[in-house]
Amino acid sequence: MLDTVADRTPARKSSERKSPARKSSDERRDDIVRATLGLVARKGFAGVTLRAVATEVGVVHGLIRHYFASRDELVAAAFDFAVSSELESDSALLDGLDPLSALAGWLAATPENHYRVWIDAWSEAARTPPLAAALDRHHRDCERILTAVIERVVDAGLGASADPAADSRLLTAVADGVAVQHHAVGVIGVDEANAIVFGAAERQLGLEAGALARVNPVPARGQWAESPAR
Amino acid sequence: MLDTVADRTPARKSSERKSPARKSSDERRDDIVRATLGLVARKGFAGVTLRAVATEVGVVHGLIRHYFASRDELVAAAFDFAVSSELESDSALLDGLDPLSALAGWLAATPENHYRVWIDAWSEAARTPPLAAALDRHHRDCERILTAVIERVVDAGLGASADPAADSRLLTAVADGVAVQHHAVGVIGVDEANAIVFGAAERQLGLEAGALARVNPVPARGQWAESPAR
DNA sequence: TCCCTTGTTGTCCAAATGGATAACAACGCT
DNA sequence: AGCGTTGTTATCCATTTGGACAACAAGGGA
Repeated sequence: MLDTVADRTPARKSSERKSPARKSSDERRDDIVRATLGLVARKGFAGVTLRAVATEVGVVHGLIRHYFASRDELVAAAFDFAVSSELESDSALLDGLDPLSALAGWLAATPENHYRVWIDAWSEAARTPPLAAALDRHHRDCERILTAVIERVVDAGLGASADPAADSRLLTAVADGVAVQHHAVGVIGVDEANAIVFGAAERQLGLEAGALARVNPVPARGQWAESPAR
Repeated sequence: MLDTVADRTPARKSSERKSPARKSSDERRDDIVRATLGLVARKGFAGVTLRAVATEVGVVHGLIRHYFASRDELVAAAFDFAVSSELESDSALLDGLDPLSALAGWLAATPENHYRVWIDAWSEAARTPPLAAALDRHHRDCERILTAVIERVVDAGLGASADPAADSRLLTAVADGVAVQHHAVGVIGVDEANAIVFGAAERQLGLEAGALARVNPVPARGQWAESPAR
């Protein structure tokens, strides 16, 4: 049991080295984050294992530790990246639309993968402090964006809101709750999910019934995590 | 490595046997389910380990396997027990109240522990089929109960609903979403959580503003999992 | 060209987990 | 009182996981 230390010396033959594939720090870091995100989307946070991520990237699990101090940090970074990029693209998308289309676009059902990540994050955040911090931050971002959209609707004279921020929180709650019923429980379909959220928004902002359902369908938001290989 | 089998024979001195504490099958099974539930409430489904459950019950982890074929089965049984007993007691409680109090009571924020279990279940169900089945079942139960409460409100002439079942789904979504914002994200407090849900219900059912917030406070629902010892 | 930085690998480890099994001891039945 | 049933313990095992570390090699700067 004591002499096993002597065996530690790696027996390496320089001839059988893998293809170097040495990448720049930033590039590799990006690979890792994306691979992690893919794993989260497909298997949930529980599926994020240093080895699983490493396999997906095509490196050894030790390398992950070279970039992220711990698994928790990696998970938080991946969630952060996911939501940041999603919010950024959504926000840009919404700016180019008329107020009602923007509202409908924001409230419409998200692609399958996305909400599963959120649901897993809600659960995991209770045990992963850095994830909880990221979650809090992004939830506030979401609320801010929706508040701005509501204000645009009000400013355009299309609807009314006594307290846009409060209405934003209500509609966010509806959207989240509907997403749970659709994605996690499966008791309602995507059409009914949208109908519920749109109906709540129309009622809350004093829009005429069906106003949101009638707007031009917004371009579908992309999927991350195109299940690379495997 | 081969002769280790010989060592397997347990060296036991009958003098140092623990206190027998032999319980009936049903009683012990109940202990295990309750302990599991406590663990889920305090540490999430991820915290449910055969050894952790065994420690809590005060037995050896092998015994758990004597009662439940696998960890997944245990988890599903615990969730099933939790929600069943909760729905049963809530349902009985609500029957004794006037319609508005019943509605307020159902919609009011749940004790901390309870919703954490639901949130974890939403996440874990994607990977645990028996849990997904239980989740679906109980979500429909909840919808049924809330629908009945809404119908009582309508029948009493206190409010209006074109489609009680649809309104039930909406309010369930609001309650779930608000619970997420309160329990998982922490961006709103319990008072605001209740205000949002009550407001949505009042608006949806045509009640006067504040009608639900004014009703007598319903008796708080109990906590399961009184963190036994530890 | 030498050398230092750093991306990368291979390997080892301790801990935890789900599961399996033999021995054992209460308990109920006849 | 004897005996089979079964609740219960004590181990053992294979596997997985996060982490640690020494060795190595591809660059890049002087």
